[in-house]
Amino acid sequence: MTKIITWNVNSVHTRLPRLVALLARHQPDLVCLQEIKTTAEAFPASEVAAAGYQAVVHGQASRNGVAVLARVPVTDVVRGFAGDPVPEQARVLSVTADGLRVVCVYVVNGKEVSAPEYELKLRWLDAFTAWLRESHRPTDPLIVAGDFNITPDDRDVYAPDVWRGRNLASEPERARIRGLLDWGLTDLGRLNNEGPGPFTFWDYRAGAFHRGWGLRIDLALATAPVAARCTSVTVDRDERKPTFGEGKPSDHAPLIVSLRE
DNA sequence: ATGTCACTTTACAAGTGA
Repeated sequence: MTKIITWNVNSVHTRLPRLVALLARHQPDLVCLQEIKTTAEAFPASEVAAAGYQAVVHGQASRNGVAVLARVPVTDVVRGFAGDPVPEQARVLSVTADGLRVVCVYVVNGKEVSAPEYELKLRWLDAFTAWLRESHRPTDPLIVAGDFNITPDDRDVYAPDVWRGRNLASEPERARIRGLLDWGLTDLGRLNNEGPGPFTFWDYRAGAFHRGWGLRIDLALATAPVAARCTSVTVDRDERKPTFGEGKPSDHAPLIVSLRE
């Protein structure tokens, strides 16, 4: 297992041509997808299989939904997590591949700090962290990858002064990320990269991409044995360009993690 | 910050969530 990609596709149906092209372009061993916005029954499994990948899906109609695509054998599939305050929302999917435990995650967005959704986001993060700590060990080979909907610190925001205290950049959210790191996870995107960025998300509105208004909210967090194997972490920024490939882009770009054998 | 996108409904526009 040498290459893992995480990508919030914002509808796997709409993004299918670009997803198939991504698989051909990067030849990843495993892909974590978020916001597939469909059920397991409706997932385009045959198209993905034609590209050489098995699809493991934790789906939900219309909203949320996560999936793992793998060209290597996958075992011990777990959908969701014990203690989830909103188990009807499909946000977490865990698999084991080539001795590595992979947790694909789509964190609650939170909307804005004054919203009830923000309180849910913090509660959800606490429950997720508690489950992770109870069910895993920091000495195990583990990677938690996905859309965290949190910028870990000011280096992850194009305009920290504008964003300070707001949803995606507020201190309580960032404290939850630090909680995961304190337990024993390393932010692979910050290995040998002091930033700013690289950003992984640009809002569709206001021409954010062309103005450089990006955020780093898609993360790969890993335990020490995995971090020691990490050789590179890159963002496929081209994938966010409206003129790149077939169809429209997602508002997120894929994050590509390479590991030594 | 807001020049969009994808989804749904009782659908040919408007609301929701991101």
